[in-house]
Amino acid sequence: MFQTYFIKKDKEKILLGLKKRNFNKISIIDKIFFLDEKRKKLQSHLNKILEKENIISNQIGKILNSDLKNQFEIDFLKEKKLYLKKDKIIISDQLKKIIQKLKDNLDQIPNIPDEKVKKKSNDIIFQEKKYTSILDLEKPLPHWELSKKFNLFNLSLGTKICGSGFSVYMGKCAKLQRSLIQYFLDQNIKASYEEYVLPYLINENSAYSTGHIPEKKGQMYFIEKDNFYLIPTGEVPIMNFYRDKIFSYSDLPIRATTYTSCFRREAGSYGTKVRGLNRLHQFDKVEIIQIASSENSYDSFEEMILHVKNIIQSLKLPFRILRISGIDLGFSSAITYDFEVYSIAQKKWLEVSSVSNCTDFQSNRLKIRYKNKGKIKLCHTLNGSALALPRIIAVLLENNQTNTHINIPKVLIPYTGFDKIK
RNA sequence: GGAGAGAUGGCCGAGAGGUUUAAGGCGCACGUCUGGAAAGCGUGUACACAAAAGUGUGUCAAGGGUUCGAAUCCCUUUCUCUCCGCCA
Repeated sequence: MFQTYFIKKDKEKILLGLKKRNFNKISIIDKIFFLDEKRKKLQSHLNKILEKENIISNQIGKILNSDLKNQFEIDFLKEKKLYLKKDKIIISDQLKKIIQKLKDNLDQIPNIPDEKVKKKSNDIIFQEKKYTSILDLEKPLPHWELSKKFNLFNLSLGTKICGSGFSVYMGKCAKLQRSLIQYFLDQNIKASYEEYVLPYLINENSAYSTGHIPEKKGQMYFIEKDNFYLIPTGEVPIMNFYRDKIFSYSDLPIRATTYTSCFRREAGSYGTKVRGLNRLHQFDKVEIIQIASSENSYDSFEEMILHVKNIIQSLKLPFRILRISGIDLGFSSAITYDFEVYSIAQKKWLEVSSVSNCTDFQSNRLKIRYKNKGKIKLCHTLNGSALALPRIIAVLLENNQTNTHINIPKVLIPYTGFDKIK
């Protein structure tokens, strides 16, 4: 959510940015200006009424404390206040309504895409061509076939326990997942991200603050009895951990990482997209975030991109990095780079990480700020996956298969304790 | 889940209807003193909204209420602590 003064200051820039997103409800901008003017007038009016009320109350106090308790004067003042009270109720009621309307309208405006972001094309900005032809098999098997062969995971068991889109990992595959989590966390910690273990359930306020309500409400599981949502990503609890904080400039950037399960309803998904481990209602992910000053957030962004790149490279997977177009850009993000690994068996690119700079859009709701030379400014927030588990597992299995076994990447062997799955 | 006690600034803590100002301390920042430092001493020290500014308004967990006037009284909710129950 933007602050109105920002929209006023940079109206042209904002209109241009919204165009990139195919955002058509431009009239909202003028509506916001209108409502804001009205809000200011009502606010001033109300303040004046309150001031008068305070003055009268204090006058009464003074009279009662003096030796001459003039009842006539007190009654006169009380009556004067009665009129003010009536006005106050009317004005504050109007003000409340205007503020709510203003907020409803502001909530609808997404973040403005960065200059580099194009309207329609997802530009490939990096491609790792190594490791794309390491298999000499004629017909490499997709991971769901490999699973049958090597007893790796079981989706129908997940369905039995819960429903479709939930999987059960077994034996060495379970350990492979745990090893990857440990490996990712270790890499993140080494890059000075502080690790946290956080709640998987969040309240309404948290979901709103990161922009998942109202924008993505339908994607989240909701527990009615206690008014909790299941986290769709670790970004939500970890960002809310910092909600309402004011950092000093020298504390920034903040780097944090967390491993969580993620829960997504994925309503409307179908077909090969959801085959095997490609898309699940519950999956595991290691998340990284940074909180930066407005001047340095793009350095943080570059740093995160490089970090994720290094991890994927260490697993020796073919991958590419895409700069996401305005139309595909998430609501809170100004710029997003997606990392996709290539599945040789599925002949498909699968997204395993998405690194975004949300600039000050998210921090305005989160009220994460910093103080520099006495001035308080909104921080910039950044988030990314390092990395999402199921698709990494799928591609690791597929790209490292032979006729008789699956090889484990070298960097993981200290974690798994075995070098192949037979 | 039951019973009781609480929630006050960055932190500790007083304030228990009324002198338009939330005391005092700690911490922090600046100044002063010093060869340099510590200790002193002095000054400052929340956030939001409105205004060109002096300033005004709101915020004592949150939301309502009583009152001319609420941090203070009443109601509801949330959270914390203690005891009991249940429990990995």
